[in-house]
Amino acid sequence: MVQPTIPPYSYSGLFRFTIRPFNSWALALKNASSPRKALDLYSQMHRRSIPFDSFSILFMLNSCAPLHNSNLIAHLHSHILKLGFISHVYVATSLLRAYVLASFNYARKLFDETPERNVVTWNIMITGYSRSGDINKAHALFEAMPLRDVASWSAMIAAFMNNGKLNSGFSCFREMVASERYKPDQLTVGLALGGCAHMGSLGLLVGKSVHGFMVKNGWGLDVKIGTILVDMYAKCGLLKLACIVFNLMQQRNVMTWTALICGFAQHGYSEEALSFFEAMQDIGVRPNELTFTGILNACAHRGLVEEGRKYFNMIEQNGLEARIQHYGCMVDLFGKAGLLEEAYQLITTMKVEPNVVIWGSFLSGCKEHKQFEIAERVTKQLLERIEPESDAGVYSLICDLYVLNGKWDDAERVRKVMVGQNVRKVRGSSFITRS
DNA sequence: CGGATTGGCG
Repeated sequence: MVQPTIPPYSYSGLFRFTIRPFNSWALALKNASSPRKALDLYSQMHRRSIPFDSFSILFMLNSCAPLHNSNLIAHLHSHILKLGFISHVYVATSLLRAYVLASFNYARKLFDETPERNVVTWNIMITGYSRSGDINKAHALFEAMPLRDVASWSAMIAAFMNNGKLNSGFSCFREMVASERYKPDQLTVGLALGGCAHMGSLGLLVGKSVHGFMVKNGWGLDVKIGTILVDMYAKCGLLKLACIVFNLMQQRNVMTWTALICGFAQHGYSEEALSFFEAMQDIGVRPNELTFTGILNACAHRGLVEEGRKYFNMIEQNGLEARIQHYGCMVDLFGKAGLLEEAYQLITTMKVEPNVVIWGSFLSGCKEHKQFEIAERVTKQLLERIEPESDAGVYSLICDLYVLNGKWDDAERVRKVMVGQNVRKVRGSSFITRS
């Protein structure tokens, strides 16, 4: 007997028989290059009285979700209610996700008030609790949900990993494998291996067993899987194994090369990283933004100023945009080389707003090379702009610089602000123990 | 003619 195929609109009788003329505006919203552009289209649709269908409102939600603007989402929410699309499962889940990103309290309210929950909504809420740092609530939700799928497990593993509970993340992964009801996919395994990269030698142990799982289940070394493995081994410092996996792969893409390059750069093998980069270009693989981060890191590590300049210029030559990390590497490189004027020039002319990382490397360059004049030039405006409680490192750098320069009064003044705000310098740790 | 929700990013 022939089974009837369930039409995609069968979840709600409301939409099954509605006549839906093709809406090219929806496509435009989907392909909107930026949230700004999407908003522009949205208001144009209002002005020209273009009717909204479920697609246009859905794409609108997705395009604007990265803005994290709860007012905007609330506006779209009321529009959705007005159109009656709140009973549309896809629209409703997208709305929930947008709320999770913008304002988790609203999302929680919406979730609590909506009786129609499904796996996807539960999964979204797990991520929501994870993002707000409430790992216990996330886990409770995971335990309480009536039905799970691979995404639920991934969400839970990611929640543990992102909240520094690496061991719990691994046990969750093991539990998933042991249950034999759910098969980890590339994303799940990627999460597990990503956690390994932050655990040093212990991570390597787990990583190898995850690798074993992949082999046992007959996962071939395709580009994605191979790249994940290269990345894990490289990050753990097992560069030889990273190379072995790399060589075993039949096909490689930019990310494969980038994983190798970043790994070597990160562990101080700058020359190797640079020669991999040349080899990559020789066979015609175009670098991306992350590749350049690795390369510039390699240069900063060895103090290769000339090469650094050359590679930095190559970013735009490759049709890419210099990101804040690239500027950070350059400031670090210039700062370590004592070229503080050049570093300052770069900071003032760069297209993105400098962050504390940038100012931090700049000031430590000043400290190392005793360049107090130029440090003082930026300190004054910097003190007005940054928050003492969030940028403790920069504050103590400023303090150090004043002390080294013999400006005790200024040092005392900055110190008082720090004490008043109860600023403590966060100590570095080789183990992730974020709480 | 045609399009669609979740898990994670460096």
